[in-house]
Amino acid sequence: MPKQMAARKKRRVRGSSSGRPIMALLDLLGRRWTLRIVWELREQPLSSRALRAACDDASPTVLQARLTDLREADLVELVQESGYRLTELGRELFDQFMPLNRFAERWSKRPAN
Amino acid sequence: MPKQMAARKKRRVRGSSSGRPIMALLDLLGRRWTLRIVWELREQPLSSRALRAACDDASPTVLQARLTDLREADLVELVQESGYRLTELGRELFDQFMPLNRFAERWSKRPAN
DNA sequence: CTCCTGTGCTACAATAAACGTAGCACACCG
DNA sequence: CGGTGTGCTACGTTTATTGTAGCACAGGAG
Repeated sequence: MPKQMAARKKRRVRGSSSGRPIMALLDLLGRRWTLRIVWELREQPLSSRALRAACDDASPTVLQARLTDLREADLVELVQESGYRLTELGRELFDQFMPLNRFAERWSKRPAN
Repeated sequence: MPKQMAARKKRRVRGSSSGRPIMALLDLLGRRWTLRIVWELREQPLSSRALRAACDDASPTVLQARLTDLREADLVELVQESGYRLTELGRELFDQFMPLNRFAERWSKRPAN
């Protein structure tokens, strides 16, 4: 058993013990690349390398770590002959973020700063 | 000028040069504690120390950094005699996340894993 | 069979970010 | 004056992320 796996296994989602699921979710989504991955998988499944390319060639180390997190959270799944894709639950989550796109447009056009 | 400030000044939001505002926004929200801060400010303004308490006593170093980020993004503002609070833009952002609470409840009740 | 390509995934050293503790300067109020 | 609260920073340690390289495996072509 690789030691990296053992280390990850012991890691819990922060706030998961607080009884406030929103905290656990915010912590998961607050890890780097997590939101981005969900975003990039919105249209079609992507292979691990295609996903990496979509994410500005982020380090495969983090991507694999995040994919593991997301798979354990049942938001992403790995399908043979197809690659990584959002689960039904993951798609529901993404649907919450859809409006974020339009918000981002307005936000980027805010006057000066 | 403190060197920490100089370092922060040079920092850009990742993806902000890609012409895709959503990337910049996802990057900003993907930094640790950012989503949590927005969440904790949803009801009323909080002083810097009250906010820290609300965020499980996170290190003031990161919180200040995030507050600076959020203030530069016009999502949070510091008001005299009142503390940190969401701007109008920040509130719009939060409104996108409201449904996330209900989603988090369902998500936490998913069968095994 | 061998060679080539693509997959998911990992090792490992280097860098950057986050943490924890302590403390500053300032303001207010007794 | 002393006490308390504010926003905010220094700094040494720990943790997370990065970048480069590479593994084992599974097809397909020659």
